[in-house]
Amino acid sequence: MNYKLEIAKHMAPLIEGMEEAEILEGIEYPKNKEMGDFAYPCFRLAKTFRKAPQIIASELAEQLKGLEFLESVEAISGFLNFRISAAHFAKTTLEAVIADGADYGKQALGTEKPVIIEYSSANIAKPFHMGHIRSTMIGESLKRIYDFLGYKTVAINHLGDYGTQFGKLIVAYKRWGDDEALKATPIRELLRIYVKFHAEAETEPALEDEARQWFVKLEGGDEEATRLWTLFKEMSLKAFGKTYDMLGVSFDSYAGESFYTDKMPEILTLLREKGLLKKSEGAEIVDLEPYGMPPALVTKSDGSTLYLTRDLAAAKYRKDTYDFAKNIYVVGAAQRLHFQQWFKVIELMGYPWYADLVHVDFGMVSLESGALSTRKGNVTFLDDVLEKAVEQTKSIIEEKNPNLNNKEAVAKAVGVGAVVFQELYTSRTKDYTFIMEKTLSFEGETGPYVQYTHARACSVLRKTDFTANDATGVDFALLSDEASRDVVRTLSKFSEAVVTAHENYEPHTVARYVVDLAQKFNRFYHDNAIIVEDEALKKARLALVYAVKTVLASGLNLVCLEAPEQM
RNA sequence: GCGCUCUUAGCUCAAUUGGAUAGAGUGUCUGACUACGAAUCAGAAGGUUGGGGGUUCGAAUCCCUCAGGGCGCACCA
Repeated sequence: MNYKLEIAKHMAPLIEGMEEAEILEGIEYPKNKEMGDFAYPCFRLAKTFRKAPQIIASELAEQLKGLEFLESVEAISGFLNFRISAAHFAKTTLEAVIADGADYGKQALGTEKPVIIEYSSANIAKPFHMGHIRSTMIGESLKRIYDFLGYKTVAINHLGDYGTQFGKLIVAYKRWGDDEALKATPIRELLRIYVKFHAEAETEPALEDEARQWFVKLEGGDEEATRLWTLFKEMSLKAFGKTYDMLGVSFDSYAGESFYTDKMPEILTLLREKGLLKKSEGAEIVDLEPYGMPPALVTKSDGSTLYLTRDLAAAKYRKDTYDFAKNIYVVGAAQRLHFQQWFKVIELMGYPWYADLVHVDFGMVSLESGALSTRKGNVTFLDDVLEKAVEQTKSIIEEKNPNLNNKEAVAKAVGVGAVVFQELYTSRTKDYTFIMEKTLSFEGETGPYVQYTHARACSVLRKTDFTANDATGVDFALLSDEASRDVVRTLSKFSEAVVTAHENYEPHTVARYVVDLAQKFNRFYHDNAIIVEDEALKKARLALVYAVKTVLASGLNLVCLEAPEQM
């Protein structure tokens, strides 16, 4: 039962000139649980009632008394505090979770049109480092969250498989490439020559020109250039695939920058027809000065296109192909201006769907040794971090649970989970510093903590052979102790946490939620013996454990973590 | 220089989007395994929410200002 809605329903007739929806909006969770389960601040009513909030609260409390689902309703310093009857709360919440199982909390908010989520957008020939995992995981989690809420999603990996950098790679490969190394460790070898290119170009600037020429050749369909580019791309995709599998990430489309090369002339024609293009210093721009932004550069003076041009073409193509309701770009905050610029260009082109383009930005990741830089070699590779985390998990398993079956799979789920969870646990807009020791610590607010809680709940259920079918004739009044109430209250908030996450494009709302639920449950677990003589009590508590296990698994899945039953 | 953004406990972060006594984890100290899993739990200590001003019933949250960090500002992506 949605208690907020129930409360709003009963309050609406008592407040003149206020719709149920508006009241609903105002209902919140008290900061302190001693204040009750729900609260309504009456300060905003003072004007219409022309009375002091404290008096309004007391009068409303008097009128709302006696609702069957309420244990009490009190007026405290201008707040209206509702306390739900423990048995009622437990019954409606647990029954819903147990009946719905993995579907608990799902909603049908989605529209007919799909939501496109572009994320990860790996650069060919460059290995993933810790700076790349954020887009990947935020995007994957958003995809799962949107799916959960009934949206149709299209996950796109907008590969960075085009541009001058490939000219650089070709030059570097022709000069310093080692075919043996390329076969053995393709990405590392490509990185080596890429780094070498930049080092050499410091003293030999002519290399840059050579690279640009090779890119022009590539755009012109030159055979050798195309052959090398294809080779680099294939090797890279193979390596990325392994990492994505590790992370549990998948895409519906890998249409990257190169995919849009032949779609560029169309967008340029459109821009010209609308009279938006201007020549400036040999390049073609869209003047954005009236909007307080630097000009958007659409073609270079040598006639070739840019990142921004490809983004315009891609957006147009996607609108024509998918007719999206929303197109979400999970890309770092460093590119904020870039997105503002080309969103504005789309608007100027007269497309109303400019309003459906969303840049979901996130803060920079740096290392203790400074900014991450592939070129400068100051990097921590994602694969190395994942490997270390899995190793660490293995040794913990050897120590604590050496008889565990399928250790390998569990170590992967937990180790990778620790890394992924850390990415999604803080709000995305803040910069952060990656610290290896912190990532490898599995205590406290971590993925493994939640997974452990889940595994422990599974363990109790296994020992008692409790399944959803056993949850009949439960006496929910037996769950009125404070710890049980806390668990029930938290369970009831699950759907809201997911909805908030999708509204704000913030997976961390869900990550925080699962930790919160795990904490409440661990408290309950500690305070109450579950497998007890008293059959009724045992059944009630097992129903609670079952519900927690179910929601933890769902929540973990939404933040891209597996939920092993043993670990 | 201009624009965007961030600053909360020693450290890493929350705070229901303007609500009640600002909460967690970690670290430090103390306690709980012959127990349904101690990757756990309980307790203590830790705060002028970067400084100052304003808006109002109420500000970590909105506005102004100053300081400090990060990012961006035409042929890279």
